[in-house]
Amino acid sequence: MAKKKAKTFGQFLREKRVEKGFSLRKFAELVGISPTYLSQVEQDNVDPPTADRVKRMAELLGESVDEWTALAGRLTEDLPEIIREAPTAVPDLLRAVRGLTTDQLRRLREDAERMQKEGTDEEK
Amino acid sequence: MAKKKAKTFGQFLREKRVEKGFSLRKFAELVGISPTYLSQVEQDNVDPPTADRVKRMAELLGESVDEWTALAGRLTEDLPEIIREAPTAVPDLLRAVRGLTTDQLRRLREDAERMQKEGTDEEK
DNA sequence: GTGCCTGTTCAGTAAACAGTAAACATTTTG
DNA sequence: CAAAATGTTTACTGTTTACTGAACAGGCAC
Repeated sequence: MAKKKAKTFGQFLREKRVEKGFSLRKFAELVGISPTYLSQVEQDNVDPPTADRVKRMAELLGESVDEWTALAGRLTEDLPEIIREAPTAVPDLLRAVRGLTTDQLRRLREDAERMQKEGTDEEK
Repeated sequence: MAKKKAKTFGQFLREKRVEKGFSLRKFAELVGISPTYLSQVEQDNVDPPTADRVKRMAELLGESVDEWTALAGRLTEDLPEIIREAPTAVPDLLRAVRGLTTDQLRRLREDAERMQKEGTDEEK
């Protein structure tokens, strides 16, 4: 099994932007940042942008928002809310799933979806 | 069923600190912050402290670190890592569990723990 | 060869964050 | 009543974050 290359956010961004045929200035304009800044980001000379800009970038390039956000060292914005809505049970769950495979995580998600369908609880 | 009072971080902190008999100055010293700042925090005149200070406070007062951290509008520090380790599967799971009851979340956690025991995957 | 693209570099900045020091008024203790 | 301890207010401060503007070098088009 080939090891995944641990590319940086900047490297990934440049690769995909060029692939899609955007010039640096053009793409910067679409995202709503200065070309200067985009250049620095792609060279990893500065930290990746905020979560919302990363999201716009991923969307413009047809990439996974969650993956790019993680690569940027940030969190997609709905996740903190979800955690805070159940401030002990969700963290406990997260710690319990640490290290599980993608398949195992998918099975848990399916269980969760099933629970949703069964009603929030038994409704009498 | 009585509705839980939506106390602020500051109100909670003051309540528990006084309950344990710490003076403001004494407690500030234990936490490693200035009395000035602690006073402001307890009056909600400023944002709650960083996650690590919130953690110290909760520990000193025998309260739940996760709950207090959430109340402070922050995230316990290990959670972002856990999410980024599986940057699509874990966010997907989180969105799927949103709105589940504490009991349902507990059942999922137990499933997860069982999966851990069964080995990370079948190991041939 | 001068215009016009390309990306890059340097220097700087506005706003937010996470606090602190000093002085103060009030209550408690000896 | 004097001393000590309580919490509060005002006015800052240093640091980090997330960027921007101006100027510049190199390639390509005509």
